[in-house]
Amino acid sequence: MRSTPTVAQLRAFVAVAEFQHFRDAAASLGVSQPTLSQSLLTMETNLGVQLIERNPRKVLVTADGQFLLPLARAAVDAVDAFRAAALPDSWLSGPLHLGVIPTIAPYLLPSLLPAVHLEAPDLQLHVHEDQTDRLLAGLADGRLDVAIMALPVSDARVSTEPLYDEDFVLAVPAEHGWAGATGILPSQLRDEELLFLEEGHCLREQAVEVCLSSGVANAGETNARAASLSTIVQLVSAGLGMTFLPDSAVKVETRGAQLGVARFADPAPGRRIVLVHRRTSTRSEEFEDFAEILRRSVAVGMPSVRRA
Amino acid sequence: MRSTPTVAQLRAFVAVAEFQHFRDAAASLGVSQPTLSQSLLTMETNLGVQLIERNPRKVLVTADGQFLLPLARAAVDAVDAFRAAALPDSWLSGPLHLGVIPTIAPYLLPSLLPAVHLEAPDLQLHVHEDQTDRLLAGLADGRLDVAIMALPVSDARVSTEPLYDEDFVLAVPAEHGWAGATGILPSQLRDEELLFLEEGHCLREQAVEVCLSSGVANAGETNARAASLSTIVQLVSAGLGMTFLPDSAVKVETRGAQLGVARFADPAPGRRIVLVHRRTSTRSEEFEDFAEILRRSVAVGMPSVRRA
DNA sequence: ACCCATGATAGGGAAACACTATCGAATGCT
DNA sequence: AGCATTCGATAGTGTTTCCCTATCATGGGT
Repeated sequence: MRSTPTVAQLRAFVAVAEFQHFRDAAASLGVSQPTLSQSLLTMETNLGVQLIERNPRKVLVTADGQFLLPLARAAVDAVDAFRAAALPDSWLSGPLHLGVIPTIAPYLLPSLLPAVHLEAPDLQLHVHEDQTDRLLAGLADGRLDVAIMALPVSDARVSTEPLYDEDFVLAVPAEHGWAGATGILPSQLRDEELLFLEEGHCLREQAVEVCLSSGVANAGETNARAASLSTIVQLVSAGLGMTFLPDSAVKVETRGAQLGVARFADPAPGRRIVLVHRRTSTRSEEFEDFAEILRRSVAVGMPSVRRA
Repeated sequence: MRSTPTVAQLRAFVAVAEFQHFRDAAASLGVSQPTLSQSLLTMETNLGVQLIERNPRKVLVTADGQFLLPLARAAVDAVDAFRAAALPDSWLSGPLHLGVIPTIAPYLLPSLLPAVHLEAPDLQLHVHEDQTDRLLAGLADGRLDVAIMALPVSDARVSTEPLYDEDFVLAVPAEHGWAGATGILPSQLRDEELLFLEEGHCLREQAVEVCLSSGVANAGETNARAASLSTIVQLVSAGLGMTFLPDSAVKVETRGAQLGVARFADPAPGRRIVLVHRRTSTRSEEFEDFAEILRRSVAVGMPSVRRA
């Protein structure tokens, strides 16, 4: 009892005060909401001071909390400064060539780039957008250091670090009966016109797989050959059919488009996104830190996905 | 791996750098030496930097360590500042009346007072030196807040918080054959002239008890009526007999005296020193903090005792 | 009146912690 | 030389803490 606060507890306080929201704050720290609640509560109990006032609809910092917040921030910053100074100078610095598959890049990068700039300012990030097999080739011959792609990755030369999981949803024409629907079963796709990305996109393979394993025949035999999700979404809103979208793309792609969204019944089909690097890389530990930065930026920037 | 350092690890680094000695540093933090070693080693491993150079006979701070030490100190201080500011203002502040029995006070206070001044600067300590029963009376009627004494304490109105354990040793004339001896058995006291403190000192009761339970008859029936250990030590060095000393008194009392010391065989007789306060006190938690300050100051100031 | 969002709570499995006991190396004493 | 001592590292173990998933309670919005 009355023990000194831990760094995690101080971070919890600072984050909650910043976000005024437990769930977001927890995501930004890479922990679950109950863990954050308990960290904060433990510290408040130990110190005998209430720092945060929890109204069921609103979170706000008490007067004591306002007074203590700069001190907590200073403590956290001091610890971080120590860590930053102690890590070798080459840690997360210099050029890093990052590959990203096309069905992730446009939606992930807007939250990813600022986070990397903030947490690893010495990292010069070079982003290469390409399909899975070409990214793996790039890793193999050294043009890339790391890559973000979807499982499955069948290449024994690389190892993977989980980042997040996301569901697939269906993008349908706005006037389609399924717009806004939930609980759709894959087998119901049998009678629908389906559009797919062109060959080579892993998302296409996965969507086709979902269809085939649900008894939907002829999947993927359409003539549409869209090269990007943006293009295919245009086709959908023109009423030519429906398509699979990863959840993380919904927000951007439905913006200003005549588009409806239908959700699958649990367990919804989906995909796991991972960070990949050469198994033999000497920087594996560094890449674990990088993955953690990604996970945290994803947790706040794309709240519809599940942190791995 | 590569996790951020904990406060305990930072404290470990600072303490080792300060003391240049693992054991002392561990004592100052109130942990065991292996615990300290591991804390430091874990942090060094996580950060990938060696902070401390361990030569088997000497401990010194590496160049990296020298550079990082101020940062670590700043981090620890920031956390402590937060804690100090967060605890209620009345915490460990204001007047505190502390009773201490006479066979402890002269040896404990020199290390105790600076430590309290350092760790609880707002505490105005009033020390009352007196015998056990009068201290208990003082606690009961409110003249005292806490007291330091030896077990057993047979008073249901108070509760006790362990501080440390210490052995008894025998102070003998310098020319006595037992000077410097170890492995003495209490039963060997049968043929020796024993001196005791006057009635009312708990140390007297305990010494007599040791003798009686070892079959040494007539113990305590001598005519000497010494009122303090300093006095009795004078009698011993004059060759009038031998006496029991608590281990913590040996260093001071043998200074400049014609005195030899003999140690008992394991398990040596001894006593447990505790902090006592009214069971009904509203400040019990505060006193636990106070006890912890005492334990730490004892661990560095009186290394011959065993922290409880 | 229903539903959704939010934070608190319960319970369990895993990881970290801190202790005791012991070791190996190096020094200093006789 | 030889022996005892001192110091930090290591082994092994039991406990605590941590953090997750699942669920609950409560209040506002529709």
